[in-house]
Amino acid sequence: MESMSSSAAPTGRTGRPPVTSRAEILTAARRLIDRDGWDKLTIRRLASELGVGATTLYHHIRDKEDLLVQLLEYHVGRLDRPPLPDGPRDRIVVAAAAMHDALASWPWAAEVLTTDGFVGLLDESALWMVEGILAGADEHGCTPEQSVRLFRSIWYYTVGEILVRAHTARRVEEGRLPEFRTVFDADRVPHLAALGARWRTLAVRDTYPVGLQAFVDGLLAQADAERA
Amino acid sequence: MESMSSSAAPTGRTGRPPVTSRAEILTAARRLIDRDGWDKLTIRRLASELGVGATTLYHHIRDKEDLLVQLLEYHVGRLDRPPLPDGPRDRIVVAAAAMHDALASWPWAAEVLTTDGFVGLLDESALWMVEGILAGADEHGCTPEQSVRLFRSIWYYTVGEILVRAHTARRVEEGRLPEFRTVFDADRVPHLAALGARWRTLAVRDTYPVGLQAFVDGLLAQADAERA
DNA sequence: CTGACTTTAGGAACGTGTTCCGAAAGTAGC
DNA sequence: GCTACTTTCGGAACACGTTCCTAAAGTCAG
Repeated sequence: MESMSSSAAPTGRTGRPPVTSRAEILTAARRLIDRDGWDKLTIRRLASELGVGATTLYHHIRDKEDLLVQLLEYHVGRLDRPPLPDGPRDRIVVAAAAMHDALASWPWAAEVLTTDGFVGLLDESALWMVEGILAGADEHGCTPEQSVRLFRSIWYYTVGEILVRAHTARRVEEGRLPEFRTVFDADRVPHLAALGARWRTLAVRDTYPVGLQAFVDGLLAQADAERA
Repeated sequence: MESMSSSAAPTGRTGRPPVTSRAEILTAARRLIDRDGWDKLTIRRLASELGVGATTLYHHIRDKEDLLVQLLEYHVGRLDRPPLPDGPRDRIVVAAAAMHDALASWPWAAEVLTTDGFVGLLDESALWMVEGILAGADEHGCTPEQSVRLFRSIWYYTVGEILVRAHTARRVEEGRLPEFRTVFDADRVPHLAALGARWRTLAVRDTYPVGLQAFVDGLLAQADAERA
């Protein structure tokens, strides 16, 4: 609100001077999140944090999603970078797992994530995860097409796990997990019926990392076969 | 909540008679969707379709998500069932692809989908997709743990592709696809920089089915190795 | 100084899902 | 018939993201 050093400037700017800016909005959003928590970030709250009308924000940001996209970069940029192992396969797996964890710790994955978005948005200091996957694919001998397909496949797998888990966790937290059937008709769906109630207790925990390794191996083998 | 038959009287019911029921709400929702389209389903619209106050619905459904979960069964149950090929790998791939397509044609995947939800919710006539995957895994020799892990992995991959694609499509339709960077620092992210603008044009179309085959092969190979 | 022009501000309003709470409408016992 | 109890109804209200539209506040030309 203060320190508007524009009175003496001979700028060609015309019109009413802005009372805030996109940069100020982002800073205030980060401050609000760090202080009150992720779920307290609403447009009206953010506006009053800035001492500004809610509508005013919409002259500097397109909508809330636009804001969230910027906050993703802020969040991912602050994460630590683990060392990437040697060997194409392990490098891909570790980089992908880091990407997974980065997204898992971000509440608004569902609102924002697009493959191109993630890759095209982040600052280079945070893109080592994508780079690690591409480097591993290249080291293995993948073509550019195969590398991109590999990344996209990992991306889908990762986003799916993030969203399903986040959604399930939210329902559990709210005590809203419905009691779904665990008894099935053995004639029509025998394998499902054989699993029955065991379904819910089996292999929930390690599905992502174990599946990721199998996925990467399968994709690399497929790439080899394609080039043969 | 139902049939509080404390006495042997013909009607033990007391209190004001309900003006609608959960079943009527679901029927009206389907009618509304079939007539006016998916995006026209709102709580207030649905209530006025029934000639009822909006609040009244909340005495029969928990919230909108509860309603959507029921509608998923309706939608999936109406789909055609393709023949499943022989051989564990192909059967898994075809069944998974059918599951994928079923979800891709359903607008509210992001709001509702949980692994257990999908499996535990559907009627047996619609569970042939899950059964096909489990049958293929079993035929291949997977343990129950491995079968469930395989299904979950495929599920994550599928849900991720559905949501990312739906989200991207929505942004394109609204003309809101931001112009993300396609030029990267060749020193810090050389492989990404080498791809550059080609990123967006490469291998978008066939990522899911091709990746799915590689994924299934990798998971089955991993299961073999585990049991060796 | 005055009037035209340009740019931003933000109150009011809309539609959304959802909750609070008093009113309404039935049954059961006296 | 009256009272108590039980169950459902639904208007009013809330917080949310978002849009419309008018007022405000600056620059610039005369």
